[in-house]
Amino acid sequence: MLPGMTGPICLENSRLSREFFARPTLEVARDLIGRLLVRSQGGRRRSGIIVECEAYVGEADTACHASRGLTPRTRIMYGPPGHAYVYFTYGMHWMLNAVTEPDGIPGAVLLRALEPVEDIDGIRAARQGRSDRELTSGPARLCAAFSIDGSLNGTDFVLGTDLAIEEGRRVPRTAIARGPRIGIGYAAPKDRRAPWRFWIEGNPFVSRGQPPGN
DNA sequence: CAGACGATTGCCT
DNA sequence: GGCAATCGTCTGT
Repeated sequence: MLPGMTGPICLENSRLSREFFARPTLEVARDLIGRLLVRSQGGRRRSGIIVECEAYVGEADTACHASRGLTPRTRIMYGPPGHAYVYFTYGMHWMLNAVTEPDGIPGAVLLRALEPVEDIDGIRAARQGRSDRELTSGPARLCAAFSIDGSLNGTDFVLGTDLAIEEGRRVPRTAIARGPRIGIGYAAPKDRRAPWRFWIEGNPFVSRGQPPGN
């Protein structure tokens, strides 16, 4: 158990359903806080509690990749809910999203930080030289820690074998903070200001990014 | 087809 | 605190 862990986890192996993801993106984002992301590989499970995420809400959201419409990259976001949208950025980093909304309507939740739970040694091995705090406290860090790359783009969280999101830990509504999203200075002011980032207040594994100014 | 830039990170001063 | 890394995606010619 890592220092800073905030509570027990119910490992009942119950995956979230298709219907969970087929809802408005903001509701899904808020409800993903406290859930368990599971990466299965070679018969082993690496997992972590989702402690920070952000909603990207369709074509009208200028921070969302879907604001430029349906392209080869955004195809998965337009598809059925409950699938992984994995994309490459800054020439070196992978990002993991969960697709939301009914089939045909684009939306996704970016997973920004996890609290490591299962196979912490495997996670450390994938993040050599990093402190425990730095293992999964950022969207690219958690992908590196869980060996997630473009080969997992489009895989299914509900029925797939590589990735799953399970029930995890119940987090009281009052423990969830919200505020502007990080790293979207390119977006319109209304979208820069929108409080669509969610995190567990005080959790030590939340990322250190700074939200954009107005 | 050239050019700009990114839902970030880690190293440096 | 500043800034380089590094390449896929998208835009406009």
